[in-house]
Amino acid sequence: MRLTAKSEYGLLALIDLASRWGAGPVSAREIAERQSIPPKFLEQLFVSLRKAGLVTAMRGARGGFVLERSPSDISVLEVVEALEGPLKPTACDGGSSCSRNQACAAASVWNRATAALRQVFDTTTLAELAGQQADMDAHGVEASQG
Amino acid sequence: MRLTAKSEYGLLALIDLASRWGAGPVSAREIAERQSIPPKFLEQLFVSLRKAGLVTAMRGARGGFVLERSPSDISVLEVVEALEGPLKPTACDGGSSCSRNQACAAASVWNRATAALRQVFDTTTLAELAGQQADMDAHGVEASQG
DNA sequence: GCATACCATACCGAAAAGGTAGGGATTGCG
DNA sequence: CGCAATCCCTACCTTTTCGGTATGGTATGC
Repeated sequence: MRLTAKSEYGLLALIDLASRWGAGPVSAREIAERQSIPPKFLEQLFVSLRKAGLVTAMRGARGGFVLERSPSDISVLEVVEALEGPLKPTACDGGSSCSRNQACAAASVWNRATAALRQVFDTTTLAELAGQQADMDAHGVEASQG
Repeated sequence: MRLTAKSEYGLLALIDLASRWGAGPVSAREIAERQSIPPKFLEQLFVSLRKAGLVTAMRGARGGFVLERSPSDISVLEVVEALEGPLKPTACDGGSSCSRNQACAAASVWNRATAALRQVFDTTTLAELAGQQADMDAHGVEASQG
Protein backbone atom coordinates (compact mmCIF):
# COMPACT_ATOMS: atom_id res chain seq x y z
CA MET A 1 0.00 0.00 0.00
CA ARG A 2 1.09 3.52 0.63
CA LEU A 3 1.21 5.30 -2.70
CA THR A 4 2.99 8.62 -2.44
CA ALA A 5 3.92 11.51 -4.68
CA LYS A 6 6.75 9.41 -6.03
CA SER A 7 4.32 7.17 -7.86
CA GLU A 8 2.24 10.07 -9.07
CA TYR A 9 5.19 11.99 -10.42
CA GLY A 10 7.02 8.93 -11.67
CA LEU A 11 4.06 7.66 -13.61
CA LEU A 12 3.44 11.06 -15.17
CA ALA A 13 7.07 11.21 -16.18
CA LEU A 14 7.05 7.78 -17.77
CA ILE A 15 3.80 8.44 -19.59
CA ASP A 16 5.46 11.56 -20.95
CA LEU A 17 8.45 9.48 -21.99
CA ALA A 18 6.21 6.83 -23.52
CA SER A 19 4.43 9.39 -25.66
CA ARG A 20 7.83 10.36 -27.11
CA TRP A 21 9.00 6.82 -27.59
CA GLY A 22 11.33 6.50 -30.56
CA ALA A 23 12.23 10.18 -30.76
CA GLY A 24 15.49 10.15 -28.87
CA PRO A 25 16.29 11.04 -25.27
CA VAL A 26 14.14 13.44 -23.28
CA SER A 27 15.71 15.44 -20.49
CA ALA A 28 14.45 15.39 -16.94
CA ARG A 29 14.22 19.17 -16.94
CA GLU A 30 11.94 19.13 -19.98
CA ILE A 31 9.64 16.55 -18.40
CA ALA A 32 9.66 18.39 -15.09
CA GLU A 33 8.47 21.58 -16.77
CA ARG A 34 5.83 19.88 -18.88
CA GLN A 35 4.44 17.84 -15.99
CA SER A 36 4.91 20.42 -13.24
CA ILE A 37 7.23 18.27 -11.19
CA PRO A 38 9.99 19.72 -8.98
CA PRO A 39 13.09 19.17 -11.16
CA LYS A 40 15.51 17.93 -8.54
CA PHE A 41 12.92 15.64 -7.08
CA LEU A 42 12.28 14.14 -10.50
CA GLU A 43 15.99 13.55 -10.92
CA GLN A 44 15.91 11.39 -7.82
CA LEU A 45 13.00 9.40 -9.15
CA PHE A 46 14.86 8.72 -12.36
CA VAL A 47 17.70 7.24 -10.35
CA SER A 48 15.30 4.64 -9.00
CA LEU A 49 13.73 4.07 -12.39
CA ARG A 50 17.13 3.54 -13.95
CA LYS A 51 18.26 1.14 -11.26
CA ALA A 52 15.04 -0.80 -11.79
CA GLY A 53 15.91 -1.12 -15.46
CA LEU A 54 12.94 0.87 -16.73
CA VAL A 55 14.87 3.70 -18.35
CA THR A 56 18.31 4.25 -19.81
CA ALA A 57 20.16 7.48 -19.15
CA MET A 58 22.21 9.42 -21.68
CA ARG A 59 24.62 11.79 -20.06
CA GLY A 60 26.04 15.02 -21.39
CA ALA A 61 24.55 17.76 -23.49
CA ARG A 62 21.50 16.68 -25.50
CA GLY A 63 21.24 13.77 -23.12
CA GLY A 64 18.19 12.56 -21.30
CA PHE A 65 16.20 9.42 -20.65
CA VAL A 66 14.76 6.74 -22.88
CA LEU A 67 12.48 3.87 -21.97
CA GLU A 68 14.48 0.67 -21.79
CA ARG A 69 11.64 -1.34 -23.31
CA SER A 70 8.60 -0.67 -25.45
CA PRO A 71 5.85 1.27 -23.64
CA SER A 72 3.52 -1.67 -24.21
CA ASP A 73 5.95 -3.83 -22.28
CA ILE A 74 6.18 -1.72 -19.12
CA SER A 75 3.45 -2.04 -16.55
CA VAL A 76 2.34 0.45 -13.94
CA LEU A 77 3.21 -2.19 -11.36
CA GLU A 78 6.85 -2.05 -12.34
CA VAL A 79 6.85 1.72 -12.06
CA VAL A 80 5.17 1.75 -8.67
CA GLU A 81 7.39 -0.96 -7.23
CA ALA A 82 10.51 0.72 -8.57
CA LEU A 83 9.58 3.87 -6.71
CA GLU A 84 7.85 2.63 -3.57
CA GLY A 85 9.33 -0.79 -3.04
CA PRO A 86 7.34 -4.02 -3.05
CA LEU A 87 3.60 -3.52 -3.02
CA LYS A 88 2.48 -4.57 0.43
CA PRO A 89 -0.91 -4.12 1.99
CA THR A 90 0.08 -3.31 5.53
CA ALA A 91 2.91 -4.07 7.89
CA CYS A 92 1.21 -7.38 8.66
CA ASP A 93 0.77 -9.78 5.79
CA GLY A 94 0.60 -12.87 7.92
CA GLY A 95 4.36 -13.11 7.89
CA SER A 96 6.66 -14.32 10.62
CA SER A 97 6.71 -11.02 12.48
CA CYS A 98 3.13 -11.58 13.57
CA SER A 99 2.32 -13.52 16.69
CA ARG A 100 -0.85 -14.81 15.04
CA ASN A 101 1.57 -16.52 12.68
CA GLN A 102 -0.18 -17.69 9.52
CA ALA A 103 -3.48 -18.03 11.33
CA CYS A 104 -4.89 -14.56 10.98
CA ALA A 105 -8.17 -13.85 9.25
CA ALA A 106 -7.29 -10.18 8.98
CA ALA A 107 -4.19 -10.98 6.95
CA SER A 108 -6.32 -12.72 4.35
CA VAL A 109 -8.19 -9.49 3.67
CA TRP A 110 -5.00 -7.50 3.34
CA ASN A 111 -3.60 -10.10 0.99
CA ARG A 112 -6.67 -10.10 -1.20
CA ALA A 113 -6.52 -6.31 -1.28
CA THR A 114 -2.92 -6.39 -2.44
CA ALA A 115 -3.77 -8.95 -5.08
CA ALA A 116 -6.57 -6.76 -6.41
CA LEU A 117 -4.32 -3.75 -6.52
CA ARG A 118 -1.53 -5.71 -8.13
CA GLN A 119 -3.90 -6.99 -10.79
CA VAL A 120 -4.91 -3.48 -11.82
CA PHE A 121 -1.35 -2.23 -11.92
CA ASP A 122 0.03 -5.29 -13.64
CA THR A 123 -2.46 -5.20 -16.49
CA THR A 124 -2.02 -1.53 -17.28
CA THR A 125 0.85 -0.52 -19.55
CA LEU A 126 2.49 2.78 -20.31
CA ALA A 127 1.38 2.41 -23.92
CA GLU A 128 -2.28 2.32 -22.89
CA LEU A 129 -1.91 5.34 -20.69
CA ALA A 130 0.05 7.32 -23.24
CA GLY A 131 -2.61 6.57 -25.84
CA GLN A 132 -5.36 7.51 -23.42
CA GLN A 133 -3.60 10.75 -22.61
CA ALA A 134 -3.17 11.57 -26.30
CA ASP A 135 -6.91 11.07 -26.78
CA MET A 136 -7.72 13.38 -23.91
CA ASP A 137 -5.37 16.03 -25.17
CA ALA A 138 -6.79 15.84 -28.69
CA HIS A 139 -10.47 15.72 -27.82
CA GLY A 140 -12.27 17.36 -24.93
CA VAL A 141 -12.21 16.87 -21.21
CA GLU A 142 -15.18 14.50 -21.44
CA ALA A 143 -12.83 11.60 -22.18
CA SER A 144 -12.75 8.49 -20.05
CA GLN A 145 -11.55 8.52 -16.48
CA GLY A 146 -12.14 4.91 -15.84
CA MET B 1 -4.61 4.21 0.03
CA ARG B 2 -2.33 4.33 3.00
CA LEU B 3 -3.36 1.56 5.37
CA THR B 4 -1.71 1.94 8.74
CA ALA B 5 -1.61 0.14 12.04
CA LYS B 6 -4.98 1.67 12.85
CA SER B 7 -6.67 -0.54 10.30
CA GLU B 8 -4.73 -3.60 11.35
CA TYR B 9 -5.49 -3.18 15.02
CA GLY B 10 -9.03 -1.98 14.47
CA LEU B 11 -9.94 -4.90 12.28
CA LEU B 12 -8.44 -7.38 14.73
CA ALA B 13 -10.43 -5.77 17.50
CA LEU B 14 -13.70 -5.90 15.61
CA ILE B 15 -13.15 -9.50 14.53
CA ASP B 16 -12.63 -10.27 18.19
CA LEU B 17 -15.83 -8.44 19.01
CA ALA B 18 -17.68 -10.21 16.21
CA SER B 19 -16.67 -13.59 17.52
CA ARG B 20 -18.29 -12.69 20.84
CA TRP B 21 -21.40 -11.21 19.29
CA GLY B 22 -24.43 -11.69 21.50
CA ALA B 23 -22.48 -12.32 24.70
CA GLY B 24 -22.59 -8.84 26.18
CA PRO B 25 -20.02 -6.07 26.20
CA VAL B 26 -16.30 -6.78 25.86
CA SER B 27 -13.82 -4.39 27.42
CA ALA B 28 -11.06 -2.72 25.44
CA ARG B 29 -8.50 -3.97 27.90
CA GLU B 30 -9.57 -7.56 27.36
CA ILE B 31 -9.34 -7.19 23.58
CA ALA B 32 -6.02 -5.41 23.84
CA GLU B 33 -4.54 -8.28 25.80
CA ARG B 34 -5.96 -10.98 23.57
CA GLN B 35 -4.89 -9.30 20.35
CA SER B 36 -1.63 -7.81 21.57
CA ILE B 37 -2.64 -4.22 20.94
CA PRO B 38 -1.34 -1.30 23.05
CA PRO B 39 -4.33 -0.65 25.35
CA LYS B 40 -4.38 3.13 25.26
CA PHE B 41 -3.96 3.13 21.52
CA LEU B 42 -6.89 0.76 21.13
CA GLU B 43 -9.01 3.05 23.27
CA GLN B 44 -8.43 5.80 20.74
CA LEU B 45 -9.43 3.56 17.89
CA PHE B 46 -12.69 2.73 19.64
CA VAL B 47 -13.49 6.42 19.82
CA SER B 48 -13.40 6.56 16.03
CA LEU B 49 -15.33 3.32 15.67
CA ARG B 50 -18.02 4.58 18.01
CA LYS B 51 -18.31 7.90 16.21
CA ALA B 52 -18.65 6.00 12.94
CA GLY B 53 -21.56 4.08 14.43
CA LEU B 54 -19.90 0.69 14.30
CA VAL B 55 -19.83 0.00 18.03
CA THR B 56 -21.78 1.05 21.10
CA ALA B 57 -19.94 1.77 24.32
CA MET B 58 -21.09 0.76 27.78
CA ARG B 59 -19.47 2.75 30.52
CA GLY B 60 -18.75 1.80 34.07
CA ALA B 61 -17.72 -1.44 35.70
CA ARG B 62 -18.49 -4.51 33.60
CA GLY B 63 -18.80 -2.16 30.65
CA GLY B 64 -17.21 -2.51 27.25
CA PHE B 65 -18.08 -2.44 23.59
CA VAL B 66 -20.70 -4.15 21.47
CA LEU B 67 -21.10 -4.17 17.73
CA GLU B 68 -23.87 -1.80 16.76
CA ARG B 69 -25.05 -4.15 13.98
CA SER B 70 -24.79 -7.82 13.14
CA PRO B 71 -21.27 -8.91 12.16
CA SER B 72 -22.65 -9.96 8.79
CA ASP B 73 -23.78 -6.39 8.26
CA ILE B 74 -20.46 -4.65 8.86
CA SER B 75 -17.94 -4.54 6.05
CA VAL B 76 -14.21 -4.15 6.26
CA LEU B 77 -14.62 -1.01 4.17
CA GLU B 78 -16.61 0.63 6.95
CA VAL B 79 -13.95 -0.26 9.47
CA VAL B 80 -11.10 1.00 7.34
CA GLU B 81 -12.81 4.25 6.44
CA ALA B 82 -13.80 4.87 10.03
CA LEU B 83 -10.17 4.65 11.05
CA GLU B 84 -8.29 6.06 8.09
CA GLY B 85 -10.75 8.42 6.49
CA PRO B 86 -12.11 8.06 2.97
CA LEU B 87 -10.28 5.49 0.86
CA LYS B 88 -8.33 7.51 -1.67
CA PRO B 89 -5.68 6.23 -4.06
CA THR B 90 -3.25 9.13 -3.98
CA ALA B 91 -3.34 12.85 -3.42
CA CYS B 92 -4.34 13.20 -7.06
CA ASP B 93 -7.60 11.60 -8.09
CA GLY B 94 -8.14 13.87 -11.07
CA GLY B 95 -9.85 16.40 -8.82
CA SER B 96 -9.78 20.15 -9.05
CA SER B 97 -6.45 20.50 -7.28
CA CYS B 98 -4.69 19.07 -10.32
CA SER B 99 -3.62 21.28 -13.19
CA ARG B 100 -4.29 18.42 -15.61
CA ASN B 101 -7.86 18.84 -14.55
CA GLN B 102 -9.95 15.83 -15.49
CA ALA B 103 -7.67 15.03 -18.41
CA CYS B 104 -5.08 12.87 -16.74
CA ALA B 105 -4.44 9.29 -17.80
CA ALA B 106 -2.57 8.61 -14.57
CA ALA B 107 -5.63 9.49 -12.52
CA SER B 108 -7.61 6.79 -14.28
CA VAL B 109 -5.21 4.15 -13.00
CA TRP B 110 -5.38 5.43 -9.46
CA ASN B 111 -9.15 5.48 -9.64
CA ARG B 112 -9.35 1.94 -10.92
CA ALA B 113 -7.00 0.89 -8.16
CA THR B 114 -9.21 2.46 -5.54
CA ALA B 115 -12.25 0.81 -7.04
CA ALA B 116 -10.58 -2.59 -6.89
CA LEU B 117 -9.55 -2.08 -3.30
CA ARG B 118 -12.97 -0.81 -2.37
CA GLN B 119 -14.58 -3.82 -3.96
CA VAL B 120 -12.56 -6.24 -1.85
CA PHE B 121 -13.20 -4.36 1.37
CA ASP B 122 -16.86 -3.77 0.67
CA THR B 123 -17.65 -7.42 0.02
CA THR B 124 -15.91 -8.74 3.10
CA THR B 125 -17.83 -8.76 6.37
CA LEU B 126 -16.82 -9.19 9.96
CA ALA B 127 -18.94 -12.34 10.13
CA GLU B 128 -16.89 -13.97 7.38
CA LEU B 129 -13.63 -13.07 9.03
CA ALA B 130 -14.73 -14.15 12.48
CA GLY B 131 -15.84 -17.48 11.03
CA GLN B 132 -12.60 -17.87 9.17
CA GLN B 133 -10.65 -17.10 12.30
CA ALA B 134 -12.64 -19.64 14.30
CA ASP B 135 -11.80 -22.26 11.69
CA MET B 136 -8.12 -21.45 11.87
CA ASP B 137 -8.12 -21.58 15.64
CA ALA B 138 -9.94 -24.90 15.67
CA HIS B 139 -8.01 -26.66 12.93
CA GLY B 140 -4.38 -26.27 12.01
CA VAL B 141 -2.35 -23.51 10.53
CA GLU B 142 -2.86 -24.89 7.03
CA ALA B 143 -6.15 -23.03 6.78
CA SER B 144 -6.82 -20.62 3.96
CA GLN B 145 -5.03 -17.33 3.67
CA GLY B 146 -6.78 -16.25 0.54
C1' DG C 1 35.96 24.58 -23.25
C1' DC C 2 31.67 25.31 -21.89
C1' DA C 3 26.86 24.76 -21.49
C1' DT C 4 24.01 20.97 -20.76
C1' DA C 5 22.85 17.12 -19.13
C1' DC C 6 22.94 13.12 -15.51
C1' DC C 7 24.96 11.31 -10.79
C1' DA C 8 25.60 11.18 -5.83
C1' DT C 9 25.17 12.64 -1.28
C1' DA C 10 23.67 15.21 2.32
C1' DC C 11 20.55 17.88 4.56
C1' DC C 12 16.13 19.91 6.15
C1' DG C 13 11.37 21.32 7.70
C1' DA C 14 6.79 19.62 8.11
C1' DA C 15 3.68 16.16 8.72
C1' DA C 16 2.14 11.76 9.99
C1' DA C 17 2.65 7.45 12.50
C1' DG C 18 2.45 5.20 16.60
C1' DG C 19 2.05 5.53 20.64
C1' DT C 20 2.00 7.50 26.22
C1' DA C 21 0.30 10.17 30.16
C1' DG C 22 -2.97 11.85 33.17
C1' DG C 23 -6.90 12.89 34.42
C1' DG C 24 -12.34 13.07 34.42
C1' DA C 25 -17.05 10.96 34.14
C1' DT C 26 -20.09 6.69 34.72
C1' DT C 27 -21.61 2.73 36.34
C1' DG C 28 -21.95 -2.13 38.62
C1' DC C 29 -21.32 -4.34 42.76
C1' DG C 30 -20.45 -5.41 47.58
C1' DC D 1 -22.04 4.46 50.19
C1' DG D 2 -17.55 3.61 48.30
C1' DC D 3 -14.59 1.76 45.20
C1' DA D 4 -12.91 -0.43 41.31
C1' DA D 5 -13.56 -1.02 36.63
C1' DT D 6 -14.59 1.02 32.59
C1' DC D 7 -15.07 4.44 28.92
C1' DC D 8 -13.96 9.48 27.62
C1' DC D 9 -11.01 13.37 26.49
C1' DT D 10 -7.00 16.15 25.76
C1' DA D 11 -2.49 16.77 25.50
C1' DC D 12 1.95 15.41 24.65
C1' DC D 13 5.89 12.81 22.89
C1' DT D 14 9.31 10.27 19.79
C1' DT D 15 10.40 8.36 15.53
C1' DT D 16 9.81 7.85 10.78
C1' DT D 17 8.40 9.26 6.38
C1' DC D 18 7.40 12.73 2.99
C1' DG D 19 8.57 16.01 -0.11
C1' DG D 20 11.58 18.29 -1.31
C1' DT D 21 16.40 21.59 -1.62
C1' DA D 22 21.39 22.26 -1.91
C1' DT D 23 25.82 21.38 -3.47
C1' DG D 24 28.93 19.64 -6.01
C1' DG D 25 30.83 16.09 -9.19
C1' DT D 26 31.09 13.67 -13.87
C1' DA D 27 30.26 12.85 -18.67
C1' DT D 28 29.28 14.62 -23.40
C1' DG D 29 27.92 17.21 -27.60
C1' DC D 30 28.84 21.23 -30.04
